[in-house]
Amino acid sequence: MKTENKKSSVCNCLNLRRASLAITEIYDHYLAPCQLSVSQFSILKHTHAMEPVSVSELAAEIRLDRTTLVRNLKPLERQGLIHDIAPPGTRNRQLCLTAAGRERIEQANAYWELAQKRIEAQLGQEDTKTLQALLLKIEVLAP
Amino acid sequence: MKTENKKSSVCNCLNLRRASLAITEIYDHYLAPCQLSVSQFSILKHTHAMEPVSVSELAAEIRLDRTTLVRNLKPLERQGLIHDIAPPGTRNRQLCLTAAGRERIEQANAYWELAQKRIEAQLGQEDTKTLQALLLKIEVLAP
DNA sequence: ATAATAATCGTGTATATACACTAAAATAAC
DNA sequence: GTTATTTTAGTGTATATACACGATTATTAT
Repeated sequence: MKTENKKSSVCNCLNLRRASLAITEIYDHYLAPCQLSVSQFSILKHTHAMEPVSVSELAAEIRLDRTTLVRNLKPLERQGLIHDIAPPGTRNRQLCLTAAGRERIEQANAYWELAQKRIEAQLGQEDTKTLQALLLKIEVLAP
Repeated sequence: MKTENKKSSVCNCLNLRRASLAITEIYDHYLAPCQLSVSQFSILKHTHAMEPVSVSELAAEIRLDRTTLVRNLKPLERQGLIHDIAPPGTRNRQLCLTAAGRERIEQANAYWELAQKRIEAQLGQEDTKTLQALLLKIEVLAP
């Protein structure tokens, strides 16, 4: 990922994928001290905002495939950051943060803000908004 | 991936990742008749343009992690679309398309163009360019 | 020519992603 | 209350992604 002379491809998809990998790399590095990827951080944040929440609801809100989320939850449960308080024998999971999970978010938030500022400093307020609007336009296209 | 009421997150990274997943889904569906993902199509196209090419060169051009590319090449080699013509005992691989690979690109190109047009029809010429420029700005930030 | 250095490549491991499929629970119809 | 339907969840499989590490080839210095 260390090539110079970067230039756009003609492929809109490839350009977006490259930018996504790049920004993910940036956020991941900022969050590394907390041992969280940006994807994991996102799951924690959304869980925090919606708890207790089912897998399906959470997936819909994050806009991840449900089965992807099922796998992504595993490391977070293993680390004791998220747990399920649904009584056994029921189908709806009720995912909640643990105390450790809440602590971790607190720490990670500070690093996340640094990453946010880094990006916005680079793009400027105006371009950041423009980008956001364009990305949403694309997202809406997906089935 | 079928949520309505989509709205932007405050997180620039998440927004980009969502858009990337969405556009990848779109291109993948367009390319499905050719049994290629957009990622695989991209590898084929770049190989075609650079052959014979080493793994490192190719990774740098596509801007994928080299070890990621090593794995991604496997299915394409298995399908007989790409092969390595480097003499045994040497270190530099010389990746080339096979005849089947060239054929496949030809087919896939038509579908890819449909996807391109779909996106550009939705965004318009102007916004497409704007988006491209902003994405490049982000890509350049990565280490 | 040999030793030191650099470039190139692959694997182990872990997470991320999604489609096809199955299974179980919850709800609705009757 | 039982049956039918819908909702919810998980697994098998395959690709995608990248870091840490090791190994081999190529190049450079001496």
